[in-house]
Amino acid sequence: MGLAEQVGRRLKEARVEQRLSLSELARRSMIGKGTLSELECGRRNPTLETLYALTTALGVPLSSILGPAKRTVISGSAVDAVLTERFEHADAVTEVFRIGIRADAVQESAAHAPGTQEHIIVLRGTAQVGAVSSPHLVRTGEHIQWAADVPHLYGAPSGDVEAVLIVRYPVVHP
Amino acid sequence: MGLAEQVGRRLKEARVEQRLSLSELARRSMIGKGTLSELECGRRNPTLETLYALTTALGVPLSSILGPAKRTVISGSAVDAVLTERFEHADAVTEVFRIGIRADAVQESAAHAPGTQEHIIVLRGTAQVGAVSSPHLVRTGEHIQWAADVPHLYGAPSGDVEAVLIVRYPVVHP
DNA sequence: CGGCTACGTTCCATAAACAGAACGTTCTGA
DNA sequence: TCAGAACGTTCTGTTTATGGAACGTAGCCG
Repeated sequence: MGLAEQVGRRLKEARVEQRLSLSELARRSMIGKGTLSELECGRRNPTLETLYALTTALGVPLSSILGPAKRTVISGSAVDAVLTERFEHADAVTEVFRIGIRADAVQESAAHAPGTQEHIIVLRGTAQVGAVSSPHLVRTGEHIQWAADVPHLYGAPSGDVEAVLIVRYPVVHP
Repeated sequence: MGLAEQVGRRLKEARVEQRLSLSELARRSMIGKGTLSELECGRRNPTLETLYALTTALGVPLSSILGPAKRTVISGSAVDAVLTERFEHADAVTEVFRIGIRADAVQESAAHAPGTQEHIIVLRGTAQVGAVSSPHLVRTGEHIQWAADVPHLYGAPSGDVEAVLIVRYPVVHP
């Protein structure tokens, strides 16, 4: 599907979601309704100005109709991770991941930099995580924290798991 | 500054950052170099197709030249919170916030829906959080979890605090 | 110096995006 | 059953974004 078609579809979705008629949105955004009609069908290649007028009238960010933002995805044998946020401080970096662990799978991770700590908050299912030598079970809504500068693992012994994983590691200063 | 000017400036920044000449980028993206020249000066109102060709040739996401994405910001007397992620499951909603707590300030929060749990992982400073009746100190890199269906507070008794706050509340089914 | 190349800007004809009018359809109330 | 309104699509003339050519400038080597 072409880019114009995707944008048109998302525009229409956003409009319908707000129970606005095509004519009403055209009025509010000061866009010709013929223009809007063809836009929603993906038959036009809109200008930035037009898109801005429409998204402003809809009260949604411009980026929301341009498709999902590109994200860093890390896939392993058992774990899929999406980096959702990254913070840098004077002496440490914190990365927040949204992760999924496949049912009945276990994935080992090598030791990270000295001082690295990981946190997990389980959103769904029961995870088995922590140092290889002493993993723990973490149930829905629970949290666990462990030192990740030794080999550790992520497992889902009883059904798919979704969780938030937070990795925090010290910065080495030159 | 107009939208076209902002986009033009960001386009040029991205191009210069990659040590590309205007002519070279025009070749790679199959865009007329006159077009690109005027775009970078903010003297044109580009079409979606043109923007896409340019950002693809630059290897940057389309959204990166359209300005920072709008974010939900919640500001209180002591706490600023930015919603960075939101997950909906069958029976619970999870919201991930990036929060800052101002030094020597304390903010109380009313009780949330029954069953609501909050987690904090402190990235910098020392926070004082938890139920009003029994707040705890949480140092850099530490985590705490508490039931947020009673009045609770967020404080920074010794310097500014930055943290990740995760709020998890049950969904009521109709 | 003089040819050569690459750069960024300006000019131009064309294609297309635009606003608004005209149109056909559906619904509603008198 | 008909008048009126609102809807989404199609049509039309105008505006403008586009690619490419022409242009002026700055380096670079013989």
